Amino acid sequence: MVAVTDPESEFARAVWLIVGSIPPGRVCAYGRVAALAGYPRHARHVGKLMGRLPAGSSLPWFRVVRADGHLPVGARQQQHLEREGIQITGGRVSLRHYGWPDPGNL
DNA sequence: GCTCTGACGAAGT
DNA sequence: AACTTCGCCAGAG
Repeated sequence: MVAVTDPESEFARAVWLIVGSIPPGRVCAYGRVAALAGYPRHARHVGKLMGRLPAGSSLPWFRVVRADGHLPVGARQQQHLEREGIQITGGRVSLRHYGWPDPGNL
């Protein structure tokens, strides 16, 4: 039995696949990624996996944000997002950038 | 086993 | 609109 937080787990594979397919200019919540991966209510484990990513990873981890749009104070994540045209005001991502993979369910 | 913790989330105040 | 509480699931001690 491989733990879901293990990089070799199906959960981890699914999460990476999903995160890697988030297009520039869009963001996705942890909980949403978990649900898409087939594991609802596992938002925190997505976070745990992001934390384990190697420094040189090509995965756009910075496009995964909290559901309420709030970012950690002083996060370099903010610079990456703004560079892609994602608007950040008052330390949180504008909700209009959500809606991946279905822009219609905002 | 039990408690604490966490790149979280939703509901209540 | 800011803050608190509670629910969530696994891993660590």
